[in-house]
Amino acid sequence: MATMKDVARHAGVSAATVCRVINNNVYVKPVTRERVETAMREFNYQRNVTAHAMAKRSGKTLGLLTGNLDDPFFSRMARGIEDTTRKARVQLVVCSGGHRAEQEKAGLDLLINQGCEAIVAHLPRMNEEDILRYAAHTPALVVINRYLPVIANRCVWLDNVSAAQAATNQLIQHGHRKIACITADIPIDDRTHRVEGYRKAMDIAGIPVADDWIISVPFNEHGGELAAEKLLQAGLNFTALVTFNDVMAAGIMRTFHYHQVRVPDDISLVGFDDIAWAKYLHPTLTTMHNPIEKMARRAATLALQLNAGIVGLPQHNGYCAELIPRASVKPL
Amino acid sequence: MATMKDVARHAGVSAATVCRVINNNVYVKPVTRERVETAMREFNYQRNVTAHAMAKRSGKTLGLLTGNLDDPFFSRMARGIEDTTRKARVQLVVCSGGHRAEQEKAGLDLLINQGCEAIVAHLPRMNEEDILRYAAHTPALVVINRYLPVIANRCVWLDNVSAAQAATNQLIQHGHRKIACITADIPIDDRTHRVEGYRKAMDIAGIPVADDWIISVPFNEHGGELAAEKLLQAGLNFTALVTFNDVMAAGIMRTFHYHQVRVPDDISLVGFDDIAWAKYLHPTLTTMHNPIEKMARRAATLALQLNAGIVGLPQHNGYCAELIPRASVKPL
DNA sequence: TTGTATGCGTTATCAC
DNA sequence: GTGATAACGCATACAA
Repeated sequence: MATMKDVARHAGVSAATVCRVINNNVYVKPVTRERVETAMREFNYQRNVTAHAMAKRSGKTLGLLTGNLDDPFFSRMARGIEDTTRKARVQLVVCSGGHRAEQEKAGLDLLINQGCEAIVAHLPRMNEEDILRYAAHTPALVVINRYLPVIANRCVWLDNVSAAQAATNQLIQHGHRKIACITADIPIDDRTHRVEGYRKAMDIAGIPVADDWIISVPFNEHGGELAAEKLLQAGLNFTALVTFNDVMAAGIMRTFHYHQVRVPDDISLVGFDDIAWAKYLHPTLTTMHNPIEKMARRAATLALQLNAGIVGLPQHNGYCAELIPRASVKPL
Repeated sequence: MATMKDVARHAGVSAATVCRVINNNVYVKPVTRERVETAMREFNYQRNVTAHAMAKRSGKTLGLLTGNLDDPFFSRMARGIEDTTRKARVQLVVCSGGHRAEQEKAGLDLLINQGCEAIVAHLPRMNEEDILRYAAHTPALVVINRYLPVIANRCVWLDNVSAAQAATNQLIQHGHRKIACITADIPIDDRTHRVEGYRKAMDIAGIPVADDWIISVPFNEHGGELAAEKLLQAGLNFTALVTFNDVMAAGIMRTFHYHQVRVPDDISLVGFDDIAWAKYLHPTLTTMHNPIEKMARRAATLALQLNAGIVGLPQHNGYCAELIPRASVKPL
């Protein structure tokens, strides 16, 4: 790889001049500029990113701490981020937190240590105190999918309460009253808020919620299957379910189908996220559209701006989910 | 961030000694080592990765050029890579090629220019000549999902011919003869080889294949829907279909379902890839399991080894797909 | 308008 | 065993 020195020597100028040509803002005589540019082309000069980062004490990279790349929800998130970074021509460094506090910490440490200044992090498990410490230390850290009042302007989040409330209302409006809430089994804000939304909707409709109406399972396909088994064993005293996400709903549907429980004839179902294949399930899944790709783009842009020192007005980065009615809900 | 100098001053030694302590191979008196280590802890010293890469003229990063992060197949691939890099504690840099030659080039250039030496690239569209040029210039470039004889030891690929043949045979063995092949509409090796496997199986079974038995569409959900529409318009003269991938099969099933064509009663279907949700479709999809996650891990490991100068014996990195029988195929 | 000198944080090569 | 010192490739204040 040719360096600035090579180019400089060949063009009969100093390295400083080559530098000026590259960052074409400073005064440099058109003739010399031409000479340097020719030399650069001849050598196929590419500026060494490492050295550049070294001298500027800052590199052009965005770190993404995701949950798990092999999950339709996080895939869409990653795509949104990658889209933004590719267009901005900044390097995207990825690592995953695996929904475990320790791994989230290790991942964040890795990103920071590797020189990522702009970071978009999905941190469902890390405690608030730790996040704030990281945030204080890393000014261009943006938290996605979680709301922390102290650093609200660096969060991009979904209004989970309203979303879960809307999902539940959809069932209530179709005449359902015995509605169970199938949710996650780990203590994350998403869970808390969505259960809250569910309770709120039920409360307003005057439907009392017994403790065993809330069922906690892992938020993946298998968790859904587990929940369905539990419900079946308990006699299936419900006519409808709101679920934590679509993947879980798919698991539920699979087990129900296996046991000849028909959706939506025997039981209605509302999912969450609107992942790509929600409409390929049978029946197609009524769900809450989660605008995660848009949120991801916003988060990435925000992180990049923060890192560039662009402060701007404190924006509101809260997003709303939207109900997508499909075929998994039926009037009672 | 504290530097080596800070630590050195505080410990009353030179930076060189601190360096020796960090790369704890050289002789250094236990007492001084202790002093340095204490100072490091006090300052919470972290070695600057950029400077390290600069001095060593090589960084610990692996670049991944993927197709499209928001696709179940590539998600699984990304997961395999990320898993390997996280365990090896190397940075993972991602960018996507979007199945366009130009974007693949731009992505690869970006990765190389950003200092990635070890690279795993999915390059379905780039012409062979260009790939070989890149390969010559980047000794730790590994090509995934494509076989190039000249650099076979740096390729990790699937035996697409046998896989498509097995898929087709599954249908033939169930008595089908009028079998269409729904494939991709872009000139990539996967397409060529899978069509070849289809033809081979048909040939051996003595079934002539008319040109219009091979239908080319985009290899996504929409392409599947398009193919189904085409088939329906032509009168659906087939009893079975082999498809290019599961996502496409899902699209086909959706359109068929909409038009009251029953799978597998009216028509049988075999997918390809065995993506996570193949078993959540209705009916569950019979498909070829593509061990892409394992292949991704192999590719990442290989790239890292090549970069570390580990040559090893030339290994055979060809993988085979395996038939997963589910409910979308029925005897004629 | 251009060149010189210095620094960024490490590592490596010498001396001592 | 340990400490100067010179790279690595680029950016930049200061001279000229």
